[in-house]
Amino acid sequence: MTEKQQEGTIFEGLNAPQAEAVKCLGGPMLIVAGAGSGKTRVITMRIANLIANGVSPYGILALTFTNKAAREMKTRIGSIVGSKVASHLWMGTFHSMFARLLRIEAENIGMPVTFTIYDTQDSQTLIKSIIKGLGLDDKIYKPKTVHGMISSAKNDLLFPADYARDPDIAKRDRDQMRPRMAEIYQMYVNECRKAGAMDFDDLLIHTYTLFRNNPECLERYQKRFAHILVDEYQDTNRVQYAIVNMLAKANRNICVVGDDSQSIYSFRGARIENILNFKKDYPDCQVFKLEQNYRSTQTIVSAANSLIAKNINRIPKNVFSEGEVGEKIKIRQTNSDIEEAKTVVGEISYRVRSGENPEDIAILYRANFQSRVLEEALRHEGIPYKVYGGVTFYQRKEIKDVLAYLRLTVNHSDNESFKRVINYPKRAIGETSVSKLEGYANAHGMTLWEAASNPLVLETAGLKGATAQRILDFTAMVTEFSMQAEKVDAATLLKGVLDRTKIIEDLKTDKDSAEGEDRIKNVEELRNAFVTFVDEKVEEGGETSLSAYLTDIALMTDADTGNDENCVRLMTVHASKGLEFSRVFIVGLEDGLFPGSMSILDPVSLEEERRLMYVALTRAKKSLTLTYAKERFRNGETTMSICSRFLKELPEEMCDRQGEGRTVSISSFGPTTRRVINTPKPRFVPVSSQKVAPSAGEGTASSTPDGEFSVGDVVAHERFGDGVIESIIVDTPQDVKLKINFNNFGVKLLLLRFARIRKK
DNA sequence: ACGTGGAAGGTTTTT
DNA sequence: CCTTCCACGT
Repeated sequence: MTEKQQEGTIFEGLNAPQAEAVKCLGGPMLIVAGAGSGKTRVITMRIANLIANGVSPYGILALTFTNKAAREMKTRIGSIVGSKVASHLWMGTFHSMFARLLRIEAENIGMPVTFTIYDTQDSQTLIKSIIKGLGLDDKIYKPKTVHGMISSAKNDLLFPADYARDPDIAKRDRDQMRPRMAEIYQMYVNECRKAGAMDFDDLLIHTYTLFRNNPECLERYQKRFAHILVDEYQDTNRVQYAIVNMLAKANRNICVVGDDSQSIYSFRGARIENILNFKKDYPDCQVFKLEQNYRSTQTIVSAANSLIAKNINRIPKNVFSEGEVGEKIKIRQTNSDIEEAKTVVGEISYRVRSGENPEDIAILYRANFQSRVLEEALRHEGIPYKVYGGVTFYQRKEIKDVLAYLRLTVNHSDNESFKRVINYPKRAIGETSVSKLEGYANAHGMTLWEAASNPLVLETAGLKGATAQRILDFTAMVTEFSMQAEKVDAATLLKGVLDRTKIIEDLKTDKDSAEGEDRIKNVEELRNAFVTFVDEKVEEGGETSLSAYLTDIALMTDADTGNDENCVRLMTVHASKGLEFSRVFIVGLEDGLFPGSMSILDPVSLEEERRLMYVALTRAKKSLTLTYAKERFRNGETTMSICSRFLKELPEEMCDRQGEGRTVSISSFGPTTRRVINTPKPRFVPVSSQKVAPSAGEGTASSTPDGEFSVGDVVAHERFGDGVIESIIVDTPQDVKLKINFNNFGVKLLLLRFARIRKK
């Protein structure tokens, strides 16, 4: 392709602000990209343009939100500049790009090149054993909570020493009855290092410390990455921010792209401030605003706009669509989650039968557990579907077991993998033996492997005779795997491991159950994946080492696996970020679910929920259907709920509301129609007066309408402990808030109908 | 050492 | 509802 032709391809069909952004070859840039504004196109074309202007692809670091997005963009860039050239780009998620970098620089951070990546489950098991080792109660030090706290500390660049030193944190931990958090954090970090392992957060933390402690190394990468692009900048956290800005410091060719209205990851440390303050960080930056939405109908865009307008903290922008007005947004009430599923699937079935592609349809929900009823309904109707998220393929027990062998093969220090497979399949090395081994190893600063592979150590640890021999046989076997790994490719090695360990045979013992059958199939599928991996890598000359593949696997999400098949897509709203579908169904729009009950209390997280809703709405190109159920089955019990406050924030004239509390058919599609019998009053008032002021009509009272609680009462809350009711605020009789001053948690505003409190 | 059954406990969102 | 934990029997 000649340069002229390239130019033509690159700028063809771009609107003015898009073209401006693509044309810009350097300096700090902020691209504020509204939903559906062709952001991906701008990024890909800008990179193509940089290359066309002589920038080496080696010198471009592009950080995206998913690996799949990166792969697609790379392909598109490749089609312009040539796939060989594009293959040299460093383009992928923060986690995978820095995992790659850390493998190269492993020596400089004192980690083995074959370091293991611990997933959430590995981290939590490790934390659990630390807690047990300290003799602490894991009901108070819940591994999940502790891990969450460590993770947020890391994302906030709080190292164990900082953590231990911080008086506010110490106070918080003491108040939460967890005074030894700092100690656990430190031990966890030590254990990971000893095991040659990194958790997800460490991939960022170690990159940060590498650059901070090693100016020579930082300088090398500053020189190398002449251009840095960060997509979804609104969802970067402190470490990511720090790394990007360190790298960009020398050249200042930093281009960040994002939309503050779509910041939805604060629970994992994302700071919307990063994008809001970019102009302060780089006062000379150029700002590009992409405001024309090419994805959705005018109705969808304006409905989403009026929803997000309820948020206060925003970069002002005017997203608009010049597409057709389109159909109204359908809002449907159903009696139960099952009926909701039938309604949605009924319409999908109708659409598919009239020739629409299942893959153009998505069902979005707030939480993964909601997929079950939908799956059942879809299966019942015989509609092909694919669920994204939840337990992914690589998290399945049987897969993790097999992978643990491989992880241990490349990294003998990986204690979590060691414990996972030392007695799997059963080889008569029981719990007592393992804890003897572990006790000895911990006391002497050894890894489990070091202890297990040395006959003398086994003897001193009190492991003798047949048991000791079985342990030695195990380490000898894995050592053989390691030697094989030097000679053969990953797929062949895997086959050897499966044969030798007899894992498949073991799985066959409970083949009778459908589940057992699935497990065997999954392992077979894993083998296929390895074969494909080897073929692909050999073809494109990529990194074929087993540890590189294990890294890929560890950082793989569901979105990255199989984009194939013509299926209806089911996923959480979080997982839908960056995607688009002709028809979108959003289910479970109930207060307490979406927005979630955790967020209702607090205005800041409520704004994030609203952004999440905004993301959900703006996934749709042509049609949107929003549903809620009056009762829902959850954790073995049925709960009643009212419709989401977000539904009230959508402009009346853009909505088609049927069956909301009236005696009409709920669904206009298919045979699933049922009747609402005698529903008492609409819980939800579909009038335009709803548009504003959620707090209209607010008043205080001395006691709750039902008379159960009064101001001054001492109450006990499940989570917050004891407190005193300071005031009672009555919006409507269904909407009563209690202002409670808790002894240990301060003043909280709780909704009466959700608050789990009792009088003392 | 290991399988079993019953009880208890847990629920957002993800790299 | 589903997973995990513990006590008990073999």
